[in-house]
Amino acid sequence: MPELPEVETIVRTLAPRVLGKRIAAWETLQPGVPEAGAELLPLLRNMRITRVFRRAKLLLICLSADYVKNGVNDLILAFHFKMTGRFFIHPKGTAPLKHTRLILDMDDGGRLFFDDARKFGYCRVMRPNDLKDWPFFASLGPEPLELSPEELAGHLAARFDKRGVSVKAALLDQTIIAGIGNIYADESLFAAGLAPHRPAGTVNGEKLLALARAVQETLLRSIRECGSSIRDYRDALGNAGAFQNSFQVYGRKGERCPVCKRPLRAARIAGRGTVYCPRCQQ
DNA sequence: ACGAGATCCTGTCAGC
DNA sequence: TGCTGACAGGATCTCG
Repeated sequence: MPELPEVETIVRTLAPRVLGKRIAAWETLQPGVPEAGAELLPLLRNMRITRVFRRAKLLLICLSADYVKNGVNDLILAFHFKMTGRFFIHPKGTAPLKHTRLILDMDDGGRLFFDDARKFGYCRVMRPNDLKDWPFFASLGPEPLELSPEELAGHLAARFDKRGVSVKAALLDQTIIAGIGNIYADESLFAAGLAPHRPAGTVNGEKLLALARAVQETLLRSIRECGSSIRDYRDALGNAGAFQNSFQVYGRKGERCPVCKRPLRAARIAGRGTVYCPRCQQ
């Protein structure tokens, strides 16, 4: 399930392979793809990929035309991978896979596949102004790695204040902080020694700073290890990540806490499977 | 206004 | 062996 570190890894493996390339052709293989901007797809032909970047869990690809066509000079492709979305670079001539939803052919013959078995993911074709007007994009909270620990703690303090919702639900709320999903919420809460069901509004002071540091360190460590591969995730070149080998609690229900050796407990919090240590996390 | 729960989807796995 | 049901979860929607 690509979260911030996984999407970041896809960007890092994708960018050097596609920057400067032109789109030679495009092909959609399922209805509803893209979910927005289908009428802009024909304009992609001959556009050059000028930038590949990440915002929250979104992969964004910027393209520019050599001249204005139909009043459009620049387009942005936005991909959200949700649970099982993938983004691959395949060699020339590769046939669509079972779950391929969109193919972009580049002028060097490389084929970009957007695959998604569970169909939760989506892509959108947008003009630059469409991106700004997209409510989901506009509502996203700050990037956790673009703030200092103190700034992040201060931001969380303001957003957690008087909130009765669990601290885990607050971490998953993309309008509070962008890019965290179930894996990194559980791992960060364990690292910070915070119980996931604790009301967000009761977390403050040193605990909040510890949480900010835990979020940043967990995300950075995962990025260094090219993300977590549970079952579906791969980077743009098909490689698995390694951070799943460093999980302290996620997916380890019933196993022993790495710190106090007592059994880890599972619960359903914020509608998500949650694993934590009832002794180490208060 | 806020929070909880249902919903979308399909591959995988446990249990019988 | 083959079937059934539970489960995975990001974001959105509905309901209380």
